[in-house]
Parts: sequence; C-alpha cells; structure tokens
Amino acid sequence: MSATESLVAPQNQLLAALSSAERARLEPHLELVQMPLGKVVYEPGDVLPYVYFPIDSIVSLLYVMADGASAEISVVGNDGIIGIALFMGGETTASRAIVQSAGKAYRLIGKRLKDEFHRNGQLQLLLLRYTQALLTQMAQTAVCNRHHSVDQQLCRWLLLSLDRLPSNRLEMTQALIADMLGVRREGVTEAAGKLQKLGVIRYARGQITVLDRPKLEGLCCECYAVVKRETDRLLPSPHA
Amino acid sequence: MSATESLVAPQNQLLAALSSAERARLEPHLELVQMPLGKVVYEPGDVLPYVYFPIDSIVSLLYVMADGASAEISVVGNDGIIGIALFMGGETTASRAIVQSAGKAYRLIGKRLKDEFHRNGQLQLLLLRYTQALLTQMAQTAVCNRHHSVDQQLCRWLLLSLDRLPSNRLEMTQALIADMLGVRREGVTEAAGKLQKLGVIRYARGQITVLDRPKLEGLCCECYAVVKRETDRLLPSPHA
DNA sequence: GAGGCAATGTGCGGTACCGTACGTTGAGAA
DNA sequence: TTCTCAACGTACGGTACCGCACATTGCCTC
Repeated sequence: MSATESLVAPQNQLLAALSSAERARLEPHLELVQMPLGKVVYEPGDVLPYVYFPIDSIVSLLYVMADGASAEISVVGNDGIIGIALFMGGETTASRAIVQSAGKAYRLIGKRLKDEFHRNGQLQLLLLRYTQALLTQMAQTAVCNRHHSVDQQLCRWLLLSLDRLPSNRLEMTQALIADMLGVRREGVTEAAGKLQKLGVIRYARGQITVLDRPKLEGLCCECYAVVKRETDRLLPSPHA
Repeated sequence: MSATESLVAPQNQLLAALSSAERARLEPHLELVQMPLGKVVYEPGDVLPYVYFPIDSIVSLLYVMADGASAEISVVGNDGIIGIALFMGGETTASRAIVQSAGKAYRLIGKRLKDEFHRNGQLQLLLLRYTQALLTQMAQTAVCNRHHSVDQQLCRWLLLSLDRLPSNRLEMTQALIADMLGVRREGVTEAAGKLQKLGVIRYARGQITVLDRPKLEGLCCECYAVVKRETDRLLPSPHA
C-alpha cells in the first residue's frame, strides 16, 4: 500500500463535487459495496436496479460480439459512474460492465439518482459533463482501434488504468488485457515483453508494476493525452 | 428524385417529436440553411454559435489525428442534431463535423437550445435519448474498427448513410469514403468492386446507387443491426 | 516434492491491409 | 477535338496481426 493511498482517502470525484445540499440528500442512501474482480455489474439489456460510484475499483465497459470476440469501449474509475443509461433515458445499453480491478464503490438505488437528476441541479450538470467525457473516450477508442499498433494501445490502456488506481501496481493477466484490447493473448505477451525489456514495466503472473511512467507516456499514441486533457477540462479536478 | 422524396416531406425527427408548446417556442427561431458538401460545421475546440438539425443532409463526426489520419466516429442525419456539446456542458468537442451529403438543415442559436433544454421538458428527454443513441453508435464503431474487414465496414457505412437519405443514391467518391473509414482509398476500390460484381451496388465517378439492400445487409457485420435496433428503441420512429 | 494448472513464452504459416507507384477512364473545359 | 484532371483500377513487396500448436514457468495443493 503506497503512501499516497493512506494519506489521500480515495473518493468518488462526482460525489465529492456535489453541493452540500445535494450530497445531504444522497448520502443517506449511498451503500458501500465490494466490487470483486470479474463481477459483472450489468449485461446488455439489463435494467439497472442500482448505479455505482467507484471509489478505488475500476469497471470496464465491454462489448461482446455474437462470436465471442470482445472490445473495451471505455473505463470507469473514481472519476465516474456506472449506469448512465438510467439518467440518459434508455434504461439499458448494448454493452457489458465488468469489474477490471477489485475495490469498493458506493451504490445507489437507480430511482433516487433519477429523481435527483431531474431536480435540474448540480448533479445533472456534473453527470452530463461526465457523459461527454465518456463520449470522448469512446470516440478516441474507435480511432485508436483503427490506426494504432497493439504496442501503443497497451500503453494507452495501462495509463488509463493507472490514472484510476491508488498505486502503480495493477492485478491483471495478459489474457484479460487481450480481451479488453480485442487482440490475441500472444499479442499482449509480445507487447508487454517489449515494455519490460525497456524497463518501463515489470510483471509476473498477473501483477503488473509500472516503473517508468514518463517513458510509458512517450511510447503511447496521442490518444491517451487527448482523452486525459478533455476529461480534465470537463470534470472537476480531484485536488482543486 | 424518387417518389418517396416528393411524397414524404423530409423532416428532422427530433423537432417532429416535440410537443406543440415546445415547437412553438423554437420554431420562430429556426433558420433553414443549405449544407453544401464538404462544409466544416465545426472544428475541434470550436465553441458553436449554432446547433443544426439536419433535414435531408448528412453530417459526419470525424476525428483527425496529428499525422492527418482520420476516422469517422458517427453519422448524423435527420434523426439527430449537430452540437450536443452545447447542452452536455462541454461547449466544445475534440472532433470535427463535416457535411458528407449536401442538403438542408435547420439551425438554431445555441443559447436558445440551451435555454429550452434547461426547462426540463420533452426536448431534454429527447436530446438525452439521442445522445445515448450516439454513444451506442460510437461504441459499435470502435468494436467494428477492431474486428471487422473493410468489406464489412463499407457495408455498414453504406447502410448508415442510406438510412439517412431520401433515395438510394449517394454522392460520394471512394477517396472520401476511405477518409471516413480510416483506410486507404485503394481498399475502398477493392471492396466496392466486389459489391458491384455481386450486383449489390452500381457506382461511377462519385455516384453510388444501392441496387440490392437486403443483400447488402446480409454481407454486413452485426454492427449495423445493433446500432439500428438500439436507435429505433431509443428514438421516436419517423412514421409512428 | 510431485502433480496439476494457470500464466506466460515461442514459433510458424496465413492473410488482410499498408505504402507506393503507375495505368486507365471519363467528364468538362479550351 | 484535344487537353486536363479528378476518379478509379491494378500491381507488388512489406508488415502487423491472426490462428494454432506447443513448450516453459511458477504457484498451489495434496
């Protein structure tokens, strides 16, 4: 457990940015729950009973095709919320949400969120801005899938995960990363091997440690920076 | 000009679905404008003075990378609106909007849309549902870029365009399609050649005619159907 | 301390797409 | 009629990734 983790209590940034009145209305109904690795938060078409505000957990939005092939659409950590379809009005989505990194989250009955959303207050503004950030992330994922190498995409994926974790270590097998990136497991092995040879990461049996983040950013395509800049612009910064 | 085009007056479906009170508030401020092929509606970072409701024009949301490579993120026709960043709160986006098929659109001063949006009425619900449909489209684009062949993606692109046009003919050079799909022009030539040999389309110097739509749908990957089904679910159907 | 199994490594032929270079065709202008 | 140029066709070596098969490694269990 890093120094950072013990000093700065991890918190969901959307909840943290609420006015005290709004938080007072929601807080009594927030329920702290564990998010174990691999837990499916929702399947395509599921009507969500709850929305989730991750604290130190990470959830991936994944699309799984008819033939079993998959691809990650976006990542949600303590910067966001799981279940935007509820307040967007569609109730369900075509994707699956699955816990990529174990941890905790606050959960809230869907109806309460919807009620608060339609009070037209700060929560609504926050959630809409967050949704736009999500849109940017999806768009950039599409572009990255089209134009960039597996090596570059692995860097992007590592950085996106790192930003949502309290430490520089993530628990994740290469097979799972392959599912997220929508490539072969062997492709991830090769790409990760290169990064290890360069001293950027160290990994062993599902434990990845990022040793040199600046170098990682240098190897990455522009996609990470674009999403990061846009997210920072759209959302309240965590330590402001 | 097809029979369909002259009988059914093309209309923007979002505007058509408004309550009469809301439409009465907006209608006086709607301005009918021409959308010429290639017109850039906005560049990344631009704060939009207007939003646009396409009638018989099609606008592509395109992301252009630092090295000039590009990829289409989504398509907007008379089912949608250009300028969601205005009511989502971000004011700008990282993508470019460019007219892919010439035609007309209603434009509206951005502030008026924002004001109406924050009245919490039907327009807000409509726009949010439309935004979710857009999200689905972007997500599916990402998946399709990852897993499907240029042949399949061309089919998807043709179908998406066809759904937003009054006839079965589209004016589009292979070079422009290549920009949208983010592939080489030669790749489109090959894929389009196959479709022509199969009798699915006929094309010549920027004029593409779809001859056999059912066959086109058969050759397409699942991505088109997923987006279509989700869009129909989320948005009011045009002839209901 | 041997066995079992998940995680990772490696090799190899196949293929879809790329970058590049040119050739062909057709519509409109001079 | 001829010129010109945009649109489209074709060819070819290079490469990134795929699908598959199999070898290795290390943790955990018995």
